[in-house]
Amino acid sequence: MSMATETFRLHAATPFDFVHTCTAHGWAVLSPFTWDDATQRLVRVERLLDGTHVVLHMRGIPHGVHVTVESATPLTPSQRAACERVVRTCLRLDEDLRPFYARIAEHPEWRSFPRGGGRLLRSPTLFEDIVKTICTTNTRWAQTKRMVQRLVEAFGERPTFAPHTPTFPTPQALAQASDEALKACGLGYRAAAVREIARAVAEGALDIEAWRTSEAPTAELRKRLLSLRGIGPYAAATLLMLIGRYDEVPFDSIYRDFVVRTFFKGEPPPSKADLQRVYDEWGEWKYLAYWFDPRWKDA
DNA sequence: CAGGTGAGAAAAGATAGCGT
DNA sequence: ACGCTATCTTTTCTCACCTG
Repeated sequence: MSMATETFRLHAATPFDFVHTCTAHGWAVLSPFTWDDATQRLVRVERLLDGTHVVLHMRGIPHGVHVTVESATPLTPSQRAACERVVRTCLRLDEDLRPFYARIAEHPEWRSFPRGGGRLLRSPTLFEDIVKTICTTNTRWAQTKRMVQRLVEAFGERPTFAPHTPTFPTPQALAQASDEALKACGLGYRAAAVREIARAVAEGALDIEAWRTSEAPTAELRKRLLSLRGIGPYAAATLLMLIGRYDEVPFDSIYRDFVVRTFFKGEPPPSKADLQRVYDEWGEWKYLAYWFDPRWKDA
């Protein structure tokens, strides 16, 4: 079998920390991403819109990322541009967090926060992020990893030159999947939610990818997310973060425990509203202020 | 005693249903 | 329309209980 390789570098216009971006949350170990901690490299198999399969190997360089692309045949200019777009999207190279950095500069306890940190890795498409987020609900992380792994194994496409590493399934593939096949991936009741969304996207009835660049207010996007079956308040907040809106906080058991420990230690049980309020002063940066709160280390 | 089997419990949010 | 509560759902883990 033949294989072509080429490399390119991409740079962020504002401060950027590759390793921090990859390890800021669990996404880097959800298939088809893999993260090698020893070499600090991120790998991903990707299906480009024209159906081409590529393997992207990413490593950090000053202010950016070095990418090695493997493909069956040499890339055309448009395929190469597509690879660049995927990397820019996943690593949020175009996101400007300088206003957030200005905010944390006012707080001495944030002093050790790395310059260029604060980005959270995401998938090339919002569709993939939605499916993965649904797989995080009502379960624990180990099971989430298994669900996603099995979905990719069962419904992904395998590059001829790398048959052991499938791509993330397309909406079309998941829309056609049978209930039994989806449940065999360990999705349980989530199977119906995933297929419903996959079907709507595949049919063109639901243009979720536009939500990432939408100018709509966060409340409106939240409403749209909540209208999807399988997505409740927690999942909506997580997806807003993945879209790039940080003005909501993911109220789950982890959040509750952390906030009670950190802000209400030894006090009578606070109400949900009290707990939800504690990051209000951070405005549109609430999610990042919570997620990267320096007090996690003390807990 | 090694190796199944099976009932609960635990964990984690989504969601329907009620009151204000 | 908003804020709680109670209920629903699935998978895995735990531990007692059989069985050959």
